Amino acid sequence: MRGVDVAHRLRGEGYRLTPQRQLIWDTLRRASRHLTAEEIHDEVSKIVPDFNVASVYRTLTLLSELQLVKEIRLGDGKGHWEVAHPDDEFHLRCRMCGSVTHHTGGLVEQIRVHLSDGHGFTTESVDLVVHGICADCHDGSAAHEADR
Amino acid sequence: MRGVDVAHRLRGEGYRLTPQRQLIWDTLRRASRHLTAEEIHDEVSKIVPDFNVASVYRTLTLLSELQLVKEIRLGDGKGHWEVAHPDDEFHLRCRMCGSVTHHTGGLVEQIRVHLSDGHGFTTESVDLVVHGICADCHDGSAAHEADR
DNA sequence: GTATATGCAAAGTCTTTGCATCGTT
DNA sequence: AACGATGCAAAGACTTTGCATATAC
Repeated sequence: MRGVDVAHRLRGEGYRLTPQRQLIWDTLRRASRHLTAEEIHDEVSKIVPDFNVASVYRTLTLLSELQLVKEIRLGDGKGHWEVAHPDDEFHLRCRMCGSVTHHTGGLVEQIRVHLSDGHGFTTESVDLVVHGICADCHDGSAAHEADR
Repeated sequence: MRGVDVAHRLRGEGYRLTPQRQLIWDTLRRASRHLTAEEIHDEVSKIVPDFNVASVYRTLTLLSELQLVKEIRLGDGKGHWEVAHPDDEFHLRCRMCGSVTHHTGGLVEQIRVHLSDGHGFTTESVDLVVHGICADCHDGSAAHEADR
């Protein structure tokens, strides 16, 4: 992570580094959230006026083939994108505030080992999104929707 | 699983049991795979000639609100549906043969506990799909890739 | 200079919705 | 008989694709 050199990765595979691609990458790197194609488009459009959504999709597809970015589905019907991170991270989504945070902690590795040892299943990737209520929304708000 | 009485569940909530709804339910109960809306439509159409996909979607939405069925996203852009099962099950998807199997084993419960204890996150639902190679495709020789 | 990327517009998928009619309760 | 459910068609939301032009190398 840290200093991934997109330019080098792209050119190394015979692709070109265009301003649009660089800007999409920069936008994802800077983002604190998981952006949709449209959000990326809006952001880059501030700099490239005629920027087109189709280019966002084409670039995201390319970058994901190079394993530089990753798409996650959060259950709202749209794709959300982030800079690729180690595979043993997953997402916690709070249904109150809508926040999506990363979580690491060996759980994914545990799954991997468990499946391999006991069931001969070789894990390639783990799509794990946990929906629930985050700590903040828990104590911060007695008056929210469900107390259960 | 067990004898869930759709008729009763529906009527109990003020909904009607129509032949279409019953057939959709039966189709899901009998299915060995996770069906798409279109597959359900095709199946029920054998019996109800003018059956419409819109009704499939409307019924699936209703049944999922009643927690009788559940949608899973397997990464192919379509929704796949199954009869609802205990929440601590998840799916293993083989990228060779395309099979999707259920897996139970306390892992989801572990996640739940881990997040609750250490991070104050209350889990409501866990979306977990593990992609990889199943045992069969592993030892059954490497020539499966072409099918699907 | 040449092949790749882009913008634009149109098409594709999957899913949802409006409305008149049908059918369960 | 009443009101929810269905069929049909059209619209929606998100994503992909064809093609002429622009541009990175």
